[in-house]
Amino acid sequence: MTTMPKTYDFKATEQRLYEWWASRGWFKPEAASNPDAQPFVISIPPPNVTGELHLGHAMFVSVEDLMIRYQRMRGRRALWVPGTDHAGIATQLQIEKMLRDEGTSREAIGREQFIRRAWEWKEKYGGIITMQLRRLGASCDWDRERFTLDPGLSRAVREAFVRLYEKGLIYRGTYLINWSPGLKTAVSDLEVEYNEEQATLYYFQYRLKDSTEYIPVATTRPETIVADTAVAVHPDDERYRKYIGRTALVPILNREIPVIADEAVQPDFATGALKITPGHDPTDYDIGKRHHLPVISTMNPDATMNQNAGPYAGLDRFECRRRIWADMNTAGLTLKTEPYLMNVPRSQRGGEIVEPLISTQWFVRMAPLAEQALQIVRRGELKIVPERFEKVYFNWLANIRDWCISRQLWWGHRIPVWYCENGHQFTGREDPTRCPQCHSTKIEQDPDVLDTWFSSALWPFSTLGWPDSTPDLRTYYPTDVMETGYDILFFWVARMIMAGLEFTEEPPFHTVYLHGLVRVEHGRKMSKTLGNVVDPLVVMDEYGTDALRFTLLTGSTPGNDMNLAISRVASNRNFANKIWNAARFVISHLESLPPVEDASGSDAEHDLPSRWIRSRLNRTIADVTRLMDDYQFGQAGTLAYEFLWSEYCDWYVELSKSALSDGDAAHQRRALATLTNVLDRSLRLLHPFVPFVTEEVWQHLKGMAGPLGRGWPEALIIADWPTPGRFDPEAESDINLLIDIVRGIRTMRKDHNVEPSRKIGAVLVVGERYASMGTLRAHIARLANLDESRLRIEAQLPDKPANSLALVVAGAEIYLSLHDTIDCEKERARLGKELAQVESDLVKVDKLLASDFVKRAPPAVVQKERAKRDGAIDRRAKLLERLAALTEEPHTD
RNA sequence: GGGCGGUUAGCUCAGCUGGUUAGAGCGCUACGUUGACAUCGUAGAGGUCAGAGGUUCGAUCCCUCUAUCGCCCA
Repeated sequence: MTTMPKTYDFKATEQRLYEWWASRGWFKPEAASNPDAQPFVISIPPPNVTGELHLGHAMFVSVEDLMIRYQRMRGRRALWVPGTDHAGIATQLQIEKMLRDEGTSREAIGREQFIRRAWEWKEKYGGIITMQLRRLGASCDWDRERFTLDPGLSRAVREAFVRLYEKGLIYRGTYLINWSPGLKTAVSDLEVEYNEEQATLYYFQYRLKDSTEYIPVATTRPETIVADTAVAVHPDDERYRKYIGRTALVPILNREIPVIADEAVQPDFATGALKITPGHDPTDYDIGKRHHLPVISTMNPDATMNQNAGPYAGLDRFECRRRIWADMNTAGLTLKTEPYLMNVPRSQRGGEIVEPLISTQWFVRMAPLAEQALQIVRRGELKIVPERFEKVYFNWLANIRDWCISRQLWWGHRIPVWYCENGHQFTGREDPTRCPQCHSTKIEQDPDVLDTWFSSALWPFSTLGWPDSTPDLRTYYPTDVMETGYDILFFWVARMIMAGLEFTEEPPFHTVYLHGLVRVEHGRKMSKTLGNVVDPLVVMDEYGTDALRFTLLTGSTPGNDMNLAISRVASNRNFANKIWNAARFVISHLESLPPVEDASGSDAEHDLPSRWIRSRLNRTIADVTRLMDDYQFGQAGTLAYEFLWSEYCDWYVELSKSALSDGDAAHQRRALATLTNVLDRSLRLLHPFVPFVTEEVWQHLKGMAGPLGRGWPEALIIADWPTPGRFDPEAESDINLLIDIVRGIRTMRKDHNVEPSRKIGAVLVVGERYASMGTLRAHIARLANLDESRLRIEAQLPDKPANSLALVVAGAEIYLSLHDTIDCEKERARLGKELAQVESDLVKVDKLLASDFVKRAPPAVVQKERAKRDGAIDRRAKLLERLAALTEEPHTD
C-alpha cells in the first residue's frame, strides 16, 4: 500500500513545493525549453509596499498566475514581473503616525531625515506583501522584482517628466484644485469621492448697494460668502432681470460685487439666484472666468480662514460657517435654513471634506495623450475584457481633464524642476548646478513630489529597463495582458495605455482583463468597522491555497463582483482531497503491479471504458483550451473539475476496478495504463488552477509510473499542456448506455427498498448494443449490484419476463427479478406516470414538427427533434406493452 | 441628471455569440464502513430564470417598459 496518507495535507506541501519551483528557476522565462519561444508577459499590479494581503490581491494573483502557468505549459517564455508601489500618501501617513508615536513630526525632523526613516520603514515592512503573494503560489520571476522608487524606475519617471515637459504637455499653473486639508496636499479629481449627505441649505439676503432691495440667495457653504465676487441670475428670469448690472454688497464685509447674468444659473433651483465664489467652487470658477471676475481665496491650506476673510481670519472653516451665519442673523440678513441632501466631496484616502482651493500645481495636458489611447481601443488593437468597459473607457477619455500630478508630500519622486533666483524655471535629465539661462548657482528644486500613479503609468516598460533599450525591454515588451480590478481602470489602466503609446509608441499590452471586486457572503462590502473582513491568510490556513484560488477563479466572471462563500472554499478543499485520493488509488495499484517496458499497449487494444474516458478527456482538453484562450477561466475550471470528479472518479475509476481485480495481469496493466495516462493529463489541465495539489500528486505518480511516464519532465509546472487526441463517439454512446442502465437499476432498487447488500437478477434487452453490452457484463453487474450469474443480456426478447420490475431507458429495456417486492398497483401507477410524461413530450414535439420550425430551424436542430420524437414513440410503445403485461399477470404471491 | 451591471433552487454562483428535460457547490431528505476518498458514495426533493409587453419556428439569453439592489460618471 502506498505511503500517501488518506487526506491531502496542504500544510506540509505548499511551501515546500513553492521553494522547490523557485529554486529550480522555473518561474523565469529562461526556463522555457525553446529559447526562441514567443514570450508571454504580465506585469503585476504593484501592491502598496507597506500594505498587507487582502482578497483583491488573492484575486489578481489567482487569475494572473493561472494565465502565466497556462502559457508556460503551452511553451511560451512566460514572464510575470513582480514589484511594489511606493504609495505616496498611504506610506507617508504611516511614517507620520510612527513619528507621532515617537513624539515628533516630519516637520521637526526635516525632509532628509524623514525620507531616511521612510526607507527604513520600507526595508522593514516592504517584504511582507511579497511574501504573502508567494503564499498564494504566484510564479513571478522574483529576480526581476521592481519598486517604483528604485533608481531605474526613478530614472524612467525623470525621463518621462522631462519629455512631457519639453513637449509642452506638462505645465505649472495656478488653478482651482482639490485640496485635502487633512493630508495638506493637492489630490487629483479621481481621488475625490462624492457621497450624498444630509446638509443644510442657508437662505439669505444679498443686499443691493444704495437700496433696501435684496436678492435672495441660497448656499450650502456660508463660510465662502466672504470670497464671493458676484451674484448671478439667469438672463431671462423676470424676478431678477431688473437687478442685472447693479452692485451688491457682500454680507458683513460690505465689499462691492456686480450682479451678473449667466445661462448656467438654474432659475428653478432654490431662489434662482446664485452667489459666485470662483476661489472656492469649480462651477463658479468657470462662470467667473467667463465674466472676468476676480478670484479671492479666503482659506489657508489647513482649512482655516485667511486674512481675506476679514473678521473670520484664523477660524476653522466650519467654525467660520457658524460664526458668519450668526453674525448675518444679527444683521438681519438671514432668511431661513432647510435640510438639503448634497453631494459632499471627500478625500478617498483621508476621508475629510475636500476643499476646492486656488493653488499652484503641476499638471499634465491630457487631451493629446487621450486621443491616441482612445483610438487604439477603437481600432481593436487593444481589447478590454469584458467588452462593456470599453464604453466606460471611451467616455472617460473623451471628457478627460488635465491631471494634477504634484503632491505636497515628501515620499515620492521629487518633481525635477528647479527655480533660480531670477525666476527662471528649468528641468533636466541630470540634476543641474546652475540656471541654464542666467547661470545663477542659486537654484532650488521644486519641493513637491509626483502623484504615485505617474510612476505607475510607466510600470509595464519601466520595470523592463526603459528608457534604456535593454534586452528585457526588447524581448518582453510590449507585454501581453494587463489584469486588474475594474476600479482602477482610470487611475491606472488608461494612464498606462496613454504613457505606453506616448513613450514607447506601442500599446503596453494587447488585452486588459478586468476582474470584479470581492465581497463577503451576502454581498456586504468588507470593512474594518463592520469587522467582516475576510483575511485570505486565515482562509488559506484553514482550507489551503488551492481551495481559495479555485473558489476565486470559478466563482466569478470578469467584471462582476463576487460574494465569497466560505462554504465554497471548503468544498474546493474537498476537491483537492478528491484529486489526492484519485491519485492515491492509481498509485497504490501501480505500486502493487509496477509497469513494465512493454505494458503500455496500443490504442486499439483498449477496452470500451478506456476508450470512453480517453475520448471524454480529449473533448475536455479541447474545451478547456478553447475557454482558456477565450478568457473564460471560470468555465474552463468548472469543466476540468467536472471531468475529474464526475467522470474519471465516479465512473472510470469504478469501471477499472473490474479489470484490476480479475486476476489477469494483462487486463490490469491495460487499465493501469489508462488510469495513469488520463490522470496525468487531467493534472496538467488542472495545474494552473490548483498548482500545489496537482504538482504534489503528479510527483508521486511520476515516481511510480515507470515506463508509463516516459517523456514526462521533471515537474508538472514545466510539463506540456495536453493536446486533444481523437474522439470516440462509439465508445461514448456505449458507456452512456451503461451509465443509463446502471442509474436506472440503482433508482429502482432505491424506490423498492432493496437492501444495498442484496444482489439481484436482471434481464437487459439492448437491441443493436448487444455485442458491446456483452463485453460490459461484469461492469454492469458490479456497478448495479447485480448477481452476475442471473444477469441476461439479450438483443431481442419477444416474451417479456414475468414477475419483473420493468424500466425503459433510451436504448434499453431492463427487467429486474424482484417479484417478491412488486406491488402491482404501485408499479402500474409509476408506469402510468412515466407514460403520461412521455405522451406530453410527444404532443409537444409533434406540435413543433408540424410547425414552421421544420422549415426555419437549422437541419441539425430539426434532426435532434425528430430523433427525440422517435425515442419517445419507442419508449411509449414499451411502456404500453409493459402496462398491458402487468395487467395480465397473475399476482404470484 | 447620464451610463453600466445584477435580479436564475433555501444560500453562494455558473449558464458567451437564441435550439433537448436550465446546471454546480453548500444546505435538505433517505440509505450506505464492498480495500482511493465520510474532506466520501448512492438515490432524491427543490426553479413561472424579478414582472409586463415585443421580435422569432423557438427567448434565461435579443428589444422596450416597470420594479428593485449596486456601481461609475457629472
